[in-house]
Amino acid sequence: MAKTKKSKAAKKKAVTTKKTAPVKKADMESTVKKAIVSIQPEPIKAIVPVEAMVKAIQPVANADKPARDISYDPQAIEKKWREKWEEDKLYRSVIDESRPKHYALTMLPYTSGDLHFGHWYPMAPSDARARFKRMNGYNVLFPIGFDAFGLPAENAAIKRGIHPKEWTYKNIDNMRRQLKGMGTMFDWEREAISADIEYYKWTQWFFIQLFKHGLAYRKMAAVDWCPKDNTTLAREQVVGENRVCERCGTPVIKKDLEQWFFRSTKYADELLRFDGIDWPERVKTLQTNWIGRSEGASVIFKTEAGDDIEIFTTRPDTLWGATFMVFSPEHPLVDKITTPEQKSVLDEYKIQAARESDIEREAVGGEKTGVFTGSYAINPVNNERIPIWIADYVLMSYGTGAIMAVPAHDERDFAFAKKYALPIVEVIRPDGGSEAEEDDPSTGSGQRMQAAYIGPGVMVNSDPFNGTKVNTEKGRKNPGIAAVIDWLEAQGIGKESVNYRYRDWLISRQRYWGAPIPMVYCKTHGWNPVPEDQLPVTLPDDVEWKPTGESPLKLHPSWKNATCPICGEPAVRETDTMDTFMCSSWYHLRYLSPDYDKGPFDEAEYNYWMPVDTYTGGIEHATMHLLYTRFFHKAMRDAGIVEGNEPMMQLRNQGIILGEDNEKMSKSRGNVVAPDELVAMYGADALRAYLMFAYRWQEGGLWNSNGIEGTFRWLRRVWTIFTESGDSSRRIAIASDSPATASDETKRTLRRRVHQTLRRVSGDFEQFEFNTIVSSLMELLNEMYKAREAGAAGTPEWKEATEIYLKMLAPIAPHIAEELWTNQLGRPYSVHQQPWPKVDEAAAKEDVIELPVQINGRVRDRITVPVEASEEEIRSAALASEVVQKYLEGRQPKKVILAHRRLVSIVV
RNA sequence: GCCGGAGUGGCGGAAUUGGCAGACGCGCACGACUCAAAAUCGUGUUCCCUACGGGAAUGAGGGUUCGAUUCCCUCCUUCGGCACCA
Repeated sequence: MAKTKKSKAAKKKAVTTKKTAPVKKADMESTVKKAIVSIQPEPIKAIVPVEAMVKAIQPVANADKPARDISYDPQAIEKKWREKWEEDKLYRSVIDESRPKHYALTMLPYTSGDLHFGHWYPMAPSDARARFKRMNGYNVLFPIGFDAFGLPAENAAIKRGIHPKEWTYKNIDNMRRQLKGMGTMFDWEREAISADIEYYKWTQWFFIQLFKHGLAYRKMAAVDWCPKDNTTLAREQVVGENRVCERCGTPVIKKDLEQWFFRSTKYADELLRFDGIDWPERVKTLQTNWIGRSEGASVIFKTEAGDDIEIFTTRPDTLWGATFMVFSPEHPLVDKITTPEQKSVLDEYKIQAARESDIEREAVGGEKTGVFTGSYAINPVNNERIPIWIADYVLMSYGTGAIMAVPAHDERDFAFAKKYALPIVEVIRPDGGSEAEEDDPSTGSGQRMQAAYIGPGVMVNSDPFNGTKVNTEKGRKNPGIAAVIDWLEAQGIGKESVNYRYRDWLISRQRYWGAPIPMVYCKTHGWNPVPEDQLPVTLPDDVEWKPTGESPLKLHPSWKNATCPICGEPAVRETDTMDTFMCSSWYHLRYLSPDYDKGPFDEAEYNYWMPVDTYTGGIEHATMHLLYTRFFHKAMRDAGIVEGNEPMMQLRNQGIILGEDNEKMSKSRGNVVAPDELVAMYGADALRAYLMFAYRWQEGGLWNSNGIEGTFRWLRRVWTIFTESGDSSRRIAIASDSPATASDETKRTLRRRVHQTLRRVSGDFEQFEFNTIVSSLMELLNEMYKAREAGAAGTPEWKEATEIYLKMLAPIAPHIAEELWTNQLGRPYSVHQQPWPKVDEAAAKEDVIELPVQINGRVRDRITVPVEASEEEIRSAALASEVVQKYLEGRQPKKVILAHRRLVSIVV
């Protein structure tokens, strides 16, 4: 596709260069394209002077008709109005008990340097919707800030040799300017930056609250380590089947380290419930799968020496079929139970398993390997003596690190048993299966089984449960499993149990650019939090922040020296910093009162604004930020700091805008389109409208720079109809005393279209259907051109149409709407403070309805009847139609169906 | 393998949730204006045929229905997530 376009453009270019045209559009286009698509490490600069490009695409006022002022110059009006709005504090949000509040939140940007479509695409429609809500009488809070700590800032700073702080704050200045250029209604007085001392002081304070409530703890564990970024990562930040670092794509390795964790798993069950919140099913599913709840039972097996071996199983109904046990190579009992003659084989296997990365393990193609320990366990349900093996398909990180193996009814155990010739005992027989069928490979038992059977059936070889029916339900919903669990509990050898894939949140980072963890270690008193009145623990500027593999703060000569808050003796600070996702777990609270210094937020502001009513942002955060912030809120609720069970009531995710090459936009791929260039050419209004119009917002898609011409033309046509309304110039748009030449029918139709559009647009804003909002407004404009042609200009209906039109346009294209409202219509400033118009249902109603008439499922004719026509009248009108009579050929119709007064269907 | 999105003209997409498939826009073609170009305005634009008429078509095939892009079944493609989870 790209190829074809290129060659077309090249052809065009060849043609135009032959002639000596003063303005060569093809030339200009290709130059611009080059400018915005090429690989540019620095913020992209225009190759062609911006003014020249803008002039080139502006319609030049025709010298013959000086009265016609049709030059829509977005650059001029956009800048003018933004300055005016800022000066007037038009978007300042303050508590107002007399109005309902609406907290609209869009995910805060990371301070990566440039605002790109990844920012515009969610923000522009979110801004439009926030404006819509405001016009609908809500006191809207729509704040913005910056996620300023973290690895990317530090890595970029290292690459450029400047301090992360300097790099970050420079980027913030640039991004703030760009954000303002979008024409958003952000309340800049509520801006919050996570790297500000006043901000991270409270991030640290929250850490201490978590610690005090037993939700922050330090433990030695095998953790994920990114060898490129030189830091540990949370489980959520290791992605993909190759288990790579979420930030840099490097495969992670396991390291045994003592780290700080948040006890997020305590909330696993509550995080699975989404009661009372309106979140997309997709996000709920992702989070549910991530938490990975499994119901089953824990059962205590014993070694022959009498040690307990706890295992977890989702299939306690198959306990009688456990013919061996498998331990993870790292299981603590392994050394103890290994017999002397097996020791050397086992040690070798363990070393090999430890050396192999997860990828290499998988590369074997699922082939299972293992080694016999030489020891045996006793199966508590039937006292069978069964061998204990170790194998790396059993993970220490899930369950107890030991499993009972039931080869007859588990595929992995089956493969393992076949490979090492271990016994296979059938304990679930398929419905209808019998002894006689035992030779049938699919239902037979013993070594004749060809595959594990995992379907429903009847328990066999399982005294005292023989004959018990088992289905495929999980947990207690399965009667067979429920019966076995009850029995296990009565026998005292097991109990109902639940396991999760979800892990506690590892928050230590061995990096400089983050909020220091406010903990101090004393030889006598261990780890204690820095007293709250001594916060913040300030991040020092004079640190060798370049990577060494050690935490940079550790290398500072004096920073880590502290005193123990208990005894006052010398102690050392924690030198790790916090995961930046901790900073972003509470930013929506800092927006409430960014300058407040008596706490993380002002309670009065909290009580008025929280919870967040509408949250918009990317789905890529489903199992990271969106899960962290829910955990954080619930933990702080239990600490008595916040209220309610959920922080964000409604969530909507936009899709991703990919580069023209179907790849995610990134500088390294060279497929980044810079919004600044398009703003310079078409204005922020056209770009906002284009981003709303071009895609289903939830889906996203491939970027296409050409399409913006369409929304730009639309806005220019809007401009034209408001500024050029015939002989009597601009007054005609609002005048009601001009001679109205339009027929009643024209005026009636105009009003109908206006109110129908208003109804549609209002509903679509609520539903986040942004593309049809713009298309409806385009359609209405086309109708207005027709109405003007028919002499509607100057009528009261025209006046109403123009006013409603600009109000509907205001959230989408705020600048042009303001200019036309205030300066062309001469209506009171500002259009953004106008109430949203009300639908006049009577006006929106149709006088007549046109119904298609189907004969045997095919549309053959259309009839027009008055809206108030009875069903009987519609039927006879349909049958009276000449076309219908022709098709009937004198026969009587079998059936005449009138569907919702929308269609007549005749069956012959 | 499991879970979840999505498949509609050359392209982005619409279709009041079972009722006229292709709104709106891009692109393209032709026309008007122009010495000419750009811009603008107008007309046309799913495909096929023997063309003022008729037929086919919403990833493929089947089903329910007077009627299916929409509901059900079986596949296919594609995107995302999880994955030796016991």
